[in-house]
Amino acid sequence: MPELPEVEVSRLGLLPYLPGQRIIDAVIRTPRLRHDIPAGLARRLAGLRIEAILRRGKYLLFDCESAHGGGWLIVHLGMSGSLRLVAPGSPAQKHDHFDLVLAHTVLRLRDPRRFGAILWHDGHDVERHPLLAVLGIEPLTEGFDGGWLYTATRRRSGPIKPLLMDSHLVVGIGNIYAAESLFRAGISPLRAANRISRERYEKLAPAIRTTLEASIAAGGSSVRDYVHSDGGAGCFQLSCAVYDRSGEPCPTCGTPVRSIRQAGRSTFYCPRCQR
DNA sequence: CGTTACCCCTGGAGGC
DNA sequence: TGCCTCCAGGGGTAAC
Repeated sequence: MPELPEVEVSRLGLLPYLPGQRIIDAVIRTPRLRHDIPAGLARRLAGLRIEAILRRGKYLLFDCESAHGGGWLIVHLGMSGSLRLVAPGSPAQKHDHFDLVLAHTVLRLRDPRRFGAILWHDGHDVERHPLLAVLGIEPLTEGFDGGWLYTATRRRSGPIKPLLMDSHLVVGIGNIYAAESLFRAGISPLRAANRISRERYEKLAPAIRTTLEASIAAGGSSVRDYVHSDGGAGCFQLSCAVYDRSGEPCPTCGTPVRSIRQAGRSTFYCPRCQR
């Protein structure tokens, strides 16, 4: 489920409720997710207060502070994770792995496939956490543009689509938005990254930005007292042009959308519009 | 160093 | 109804 827009929508949904709240406790029902939940995390969290919620790539970062020093609770939703705010004492259901118990509410992580993660980083400089330190550029920041992409791909001879999904280069672009962005830019997912002109990267960067921002805008309106954008309705409120539309007509030219596999993931594209 | 394969895990869909 | 296979929005790690 979550790519950058869904994580950002989760963050925006939590912002009105969590900052300022005191952490009472944490409940760990499943110690082993993508990474082991740090031992002693509940004791470390108790008494801290959530000051802010940030996002880096697909990681949610909860700034937890006290007079005696604090740290960061780091949450990744993996493929199937979601966060909800539930009433204190609300019974946990299947796949509810982690609770952050606050004074007036409980932040609950549900993740059937357990590819998500709950991490902790002591101190203020969360960017130095090993999993965050290696992340690439944020696609919604000013520095991300066609020139940046062009420069960053000069030694990359592999196809552009798996590269767009590489968080060490640029964060937040998952399988859906990689396909949709390339469609919007008219670039074939198979094209070698270092054989795409600067001019075409000048189209791709805004295509990525627009695709992500439109999705955030569409998801942000539907969330209120709980945070979850599951919905199941394919690509959320926005319909996808090519993703998961194998054989259907391209919305631009009518050519059947083609489906292939790249680096173990399915790719959808229009063989006529995308070169 | 760049690129790919594999693996972690559960659940839903579709074939038989 | 059951059983099988395949597929799924991520990403760390090992191997080439």
